Amino acid sequence: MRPCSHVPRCEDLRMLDVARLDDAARRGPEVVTLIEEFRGIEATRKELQGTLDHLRAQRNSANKRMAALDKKSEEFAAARDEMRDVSKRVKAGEQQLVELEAKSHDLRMHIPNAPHESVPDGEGEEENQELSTWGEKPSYDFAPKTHWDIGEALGILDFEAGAKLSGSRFCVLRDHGSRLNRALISFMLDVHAEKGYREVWPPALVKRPALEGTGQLPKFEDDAFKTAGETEYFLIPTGEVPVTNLHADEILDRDQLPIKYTAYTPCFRAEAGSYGKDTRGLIRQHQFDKVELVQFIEPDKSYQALLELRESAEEVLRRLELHYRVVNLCTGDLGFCASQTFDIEVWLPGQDTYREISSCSNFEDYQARRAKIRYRPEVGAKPRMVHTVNGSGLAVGRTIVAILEQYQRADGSVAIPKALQPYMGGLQSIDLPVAP
RNA sequence: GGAGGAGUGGCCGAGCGGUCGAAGGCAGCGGUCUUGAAAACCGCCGUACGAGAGUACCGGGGGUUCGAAUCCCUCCUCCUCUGCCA
Repeated sequence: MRPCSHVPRCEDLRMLDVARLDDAARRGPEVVTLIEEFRGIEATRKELQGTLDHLRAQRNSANKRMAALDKKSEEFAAARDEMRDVSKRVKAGEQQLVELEAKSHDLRMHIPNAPHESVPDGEGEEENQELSTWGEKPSYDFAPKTHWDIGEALGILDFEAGAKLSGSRFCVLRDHGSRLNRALISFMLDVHAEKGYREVWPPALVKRPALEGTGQLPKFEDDAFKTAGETEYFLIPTGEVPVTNLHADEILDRDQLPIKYTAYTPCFRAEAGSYGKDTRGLIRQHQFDKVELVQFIEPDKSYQALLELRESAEEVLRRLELHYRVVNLCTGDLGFCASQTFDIEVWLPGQDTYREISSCSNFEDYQARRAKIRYRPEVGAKPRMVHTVNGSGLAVGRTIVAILEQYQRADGSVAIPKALQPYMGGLQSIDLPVAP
């Protein structure tokens, strides 16, 4: 059966508003098949539920009558024998219902969110829509190098040490590199605090229901790291998981909204199925640091909130004076849970390309339904699902990559962005070590 | 890790195996009264599915029974004491 642990959130979950199922179908034929199958199961489930309710009603009223009877009377004995049979049928029906519910639940958990109407149709990233750019591509009077060449020469990125300790896709940051990582975390958190985000520091190990709540499970179990001990823990792939689930199973007051959090967390990704992709450098690591932004917001304000949240993420890049662009992901590139996603892509001259450094999404009520996060629109009113919006602000490792590549100089040194210097003890540039 | 104790509605807190969706209190909402407020009094006051009748839910799961908040098993969580330890 489904592992519900102690969290009472299984039976009555509604993964996706049934009214929006057809919108989800925009994602393609596999989804359409899922939806059809789901609707079939639901129909039989509802029918069974009806007959079962009748049986139970019959049992309940009989029991009420029996309570008043003399327990030794023949009438009582007759009723008991009759009810024995009804009870048996109830039990059988319940068992069947549990199976149907499990099936329905499982199907539903695999149906992705419905894309927002402004999301362009498309197969893959080629069809994403560029919305804006900020700054300009810096020009160099030399061939710009990749960050791994720069970082290794400066002695701040040690991939060999990372591999020795943990294998591929790990890196040791040294000296100014380590400090740069730490400085960026502080800097980013401070920027977001200015924008009204409350800082939290959540666990990096969570239980299964948390990942189901934000939608990483059950479909993407291969992407997650799991601990080997007796209790099942998952290493979080993003701060979104613990921070969003902070309010799982809660009914919030309207006055509390919007709730805005920023969190620094390490992130862990198995990167299954990405063999041979980004094998060099810091771009795709099994472990990396990220500062996350999360908002819980009333439904009619969530798209406004998405823009505002994206603005906060962009603010970090602007203060660091890093050239970037923003793209609107098409249906084919859109994540499983998202209704709309804006990727912020930073310019990497060493690789002559833009790379995602932040992904800002509106999940509408998709995560809220899974994690049961609701609010009361008015005192006394029925609870409604909130909307959740989140984004990276930013991925720290990739920010290091961007700084190394955009701020590199001909002599191999790298300037420190002005806004960051106070966080680096006034350091203005990272220079090549002098040969002894 | 060891030993005890506890988990009931937003909160506190009752609850002989049957008439308990669950007493009572607090908070909240509506009303009467009041120039206004307080007090007092009256009413309402969980969630989900269902057109409705109704059904389900007293930490989770399982069992006993015609019938379980109440009995049994198991898991989880929290508290107290104790051991080890960053």
